[in-house]
Amino acid sequence: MKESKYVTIYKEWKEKIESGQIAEGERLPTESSLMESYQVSRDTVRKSLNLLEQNGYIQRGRGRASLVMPKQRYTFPLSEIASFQEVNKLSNAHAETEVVNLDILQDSHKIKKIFQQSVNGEVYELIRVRRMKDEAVILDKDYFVRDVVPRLPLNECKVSVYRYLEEELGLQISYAVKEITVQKANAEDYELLDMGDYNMVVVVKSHTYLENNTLFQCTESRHRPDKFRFVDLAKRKL
Amino acid sequence: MKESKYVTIYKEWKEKIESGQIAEGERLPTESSLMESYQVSRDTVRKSLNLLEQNGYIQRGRGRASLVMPKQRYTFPLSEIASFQEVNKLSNAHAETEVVNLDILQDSHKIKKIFQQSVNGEVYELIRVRRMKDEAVILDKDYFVRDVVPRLPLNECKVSVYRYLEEELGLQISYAVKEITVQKANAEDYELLDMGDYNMVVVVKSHTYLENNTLFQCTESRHRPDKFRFVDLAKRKL
DNA sequence: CAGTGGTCTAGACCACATT
DNA sequence: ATGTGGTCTAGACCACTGT
Repeated sequence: MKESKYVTIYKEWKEKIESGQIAEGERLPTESSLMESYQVSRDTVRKSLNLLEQNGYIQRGRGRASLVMPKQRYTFPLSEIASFQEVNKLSNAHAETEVVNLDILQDSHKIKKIFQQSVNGEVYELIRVRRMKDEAVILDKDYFVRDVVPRLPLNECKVSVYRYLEEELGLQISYAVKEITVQKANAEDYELLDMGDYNMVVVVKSHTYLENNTLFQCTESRHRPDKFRFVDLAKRKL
Repeated sequence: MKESKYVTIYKEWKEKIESGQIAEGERLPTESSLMESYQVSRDTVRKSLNLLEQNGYIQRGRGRASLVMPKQRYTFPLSEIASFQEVNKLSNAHAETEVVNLDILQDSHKIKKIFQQSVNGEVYELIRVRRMKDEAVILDKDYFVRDVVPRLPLNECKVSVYRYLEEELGLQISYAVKEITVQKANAEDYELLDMGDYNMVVVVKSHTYLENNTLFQCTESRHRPDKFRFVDLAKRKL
């Protein structure tokens, strides 16, 4: 499946903006000049600009060329489906991952409780601890449906599970529903994390769905409060 | 300025989905039948469907009609620019608002510190406490640039400031940048909120911008941890 | 005023889902 | 095989921005 023209154009300008080739506050070329340079129709150009706008890179308006937004406004560590590796890259913080446990769960009652809905077959349980500067600050508990992920090599868990799922298994991840709450730390948190003085954790629960709308993963990510930060760009809803 | 056709169609179907006239898991009419019933071009129909998809109401895919998503996935209490009143309505919880203080700040140094950037002129400072079931659980500190909001009637603060800004002043709110962190509670939190056993608060800081890209408001919303919940729909980024 | 983006139309081809 | 949505094109009119 070839990449669409408008995605190509989008990526090109996204890159230019991210790399700072176009300073914030600068204007993009007009739609007509973009049509000219790429030899495409206006609709195609506008689709690219739509993507740039939706992802917070530019702001558009009648009668004026698109404006490049300040960088801060499009670096969302968590509002997209981002794995720890990606967040890590953005924050420049050296971090390490330790696999605590990799197991297979068969008790359908227990599985249903974790996923908060019934799931066919077995699931992998992957528990990992994330370390920053030698402090254990994040506890990740991932659960994968084995009907979709039949094998989960241990060495892939140490790097990026998402990379393995998308590139090796060819899974098309579509969207995830995430919920953030703050809870009292439990025994497991105290055992596996360096909690220091803190007695609470930030809990990010997420359910991840494929293109064909099937639930295939859920995650519970428990953060020490000082190591948690979420940035979001909220647009006025129609 | 008349409302566009595609926005009208979008709102109509959004309403149908929210009210449950179309059950989750059901399919929408096909694009061609929508063109037929509204007597519009395909592009117009597709713009409406784009909006529905972006806001998490439907899921689309090649070769099949759009699918209505489960309700849970589009009730985001905080991922849009939602005022307390709107969130309140969704959560069915009876809540009250008490205005603690309404003041005008003139010290440009102090203002700059609050906004984290320089701002022209004076700003309103509005401090409110939100009560649920007679417990003070949220502390809201709003700051409005007086160049944009010259007057801020006290009685409007008790209801919805956003309603006043949009309907009375005709301001076009465009987007907001929000940041969520968890911090130790300070003296003010203990004084104004019923903190109970808790010693931390969830801090939501947001900067709100108008259509013309000017910063006109910033807010610091401090929540007791048990009364904080954030739900988000994350799409795979291109 | 000219230029720009916002909306709308009509028609075309393709890839994929369903049957 | 048919129908569906995904992409692309070409042309049109209007509302707003900037000068």
